[in-house]
Amino acid sequence: MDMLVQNKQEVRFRTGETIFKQNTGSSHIICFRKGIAKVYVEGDNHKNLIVKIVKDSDIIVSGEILTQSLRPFTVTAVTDVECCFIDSARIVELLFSNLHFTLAFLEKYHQQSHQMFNTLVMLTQKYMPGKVADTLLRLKNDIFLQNPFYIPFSRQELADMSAMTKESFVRVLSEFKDSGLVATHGKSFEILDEEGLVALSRNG
Amino acid sequence: MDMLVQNKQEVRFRTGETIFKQNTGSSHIICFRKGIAKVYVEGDNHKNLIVKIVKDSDIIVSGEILTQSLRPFTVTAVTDVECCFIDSARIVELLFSNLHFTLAFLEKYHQQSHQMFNTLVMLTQKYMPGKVADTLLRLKNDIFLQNPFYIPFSRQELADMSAMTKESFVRVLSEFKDSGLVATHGKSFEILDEEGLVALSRNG
DNA sequence: CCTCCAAATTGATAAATGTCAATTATTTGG
DNA sequence: CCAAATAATTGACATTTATCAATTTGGAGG
Repeated sequence: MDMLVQNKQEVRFRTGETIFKQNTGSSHIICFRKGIAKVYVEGDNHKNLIVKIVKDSDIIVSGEILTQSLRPFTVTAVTDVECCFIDSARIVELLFSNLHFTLAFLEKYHQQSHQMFNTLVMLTQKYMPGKVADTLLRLKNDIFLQNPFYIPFSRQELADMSAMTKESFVRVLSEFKDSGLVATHGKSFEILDEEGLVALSRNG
Repeated sequence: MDMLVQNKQEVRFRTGETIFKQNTGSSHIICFRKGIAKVYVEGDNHKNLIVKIVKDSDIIVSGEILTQSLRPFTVTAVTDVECCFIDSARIVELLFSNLHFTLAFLEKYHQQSHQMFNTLVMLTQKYMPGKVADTLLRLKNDIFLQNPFYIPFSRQELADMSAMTKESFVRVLSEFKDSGLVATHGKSFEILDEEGLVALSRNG
């Protein structure tokens, strides 16, 4: 651990800055201290798919440390972000020397891919109301952890998390407001009927 | 390695048999010797999503070895299958004792999730012709490795790989045949214009 | 070789989603 | 505080995809 801390580089990014870019080689692991970032895939047709939201104490790990392959996603700061870059050579050293670290690393990596797996399966199997419900629940329960909550995301970004167009997202959101499931003003959201959203999410 | 081989259990499955079931605890890694199996997620609404095709020399690794969580997918034999079950306790022992093994394991795991990641992103970003083109190319280039090739899958299963209904899959396939992109009779497929399919896959 | 059953295909139609344009907030910079 | 730019919302419509029903094909078992 000491070794890690000694070799970290602290970096700050402002809202909108790219932390790193799809198809770039990566020699570092990124450890988030503060702020929110989005991990997304840039499609050919100007469609982005946000696969993960990162916040403090999250880590961007990918096996690329070992295999030298390119990262298949871009990471961009959604708010101002503070994070550490840790040289992957250090990680490899630790993998070689510290078994507890190796296991923790594997576990973290597994958690990440498991979560991404669930997200993406969800996105291929549900209709729009299910996807919107899911996105809203995830924001409340996994990211912001409070009920009236403020999101730094645009509607376009919410749509990119749900694999649909912003217009469709807004339309479904309006229906949810009419049905009394959620309330919003601007970027403040409040979940009014979590049961109802969960039910929608299950049915598709 | 000796340790692994000593502790393996050889198992055979017949076409259609379940190798293991979604939401089951798993204490073993499975190593495929012969035959083809499908890894899929069973949705609520009777919709299955095939996330991966497994063949000889593939391994079903998941981080569950360490974390005791449940596997989020089912694996079923598509042809007769021979495989080995390896106790995960052995894997953990090896992780502790053999660094080369640890790295190889991480790399394998990374390869797997990377591939699944690409598949699922593809499925959320393309229209039907792109998805069908992609599925056909993947079958030829990643699974069967020859050009006129025979697939043990039903049309329903091909559709489940492409996240669409069997009717839609068949319809798109018919168009491809009319355009001279592919030829099929029954379960034999031949890619006639790979360029054309690649182009379709890119455009969506 | 025939029969029966399941799979595959096709067609007609409905539902879901995306696109484009117009309008209404909302934010930003001076 | 205002103007201009940007984001959000709504509507009309086109496209894509799913659903349901009908028909055809192909294969297994007698």
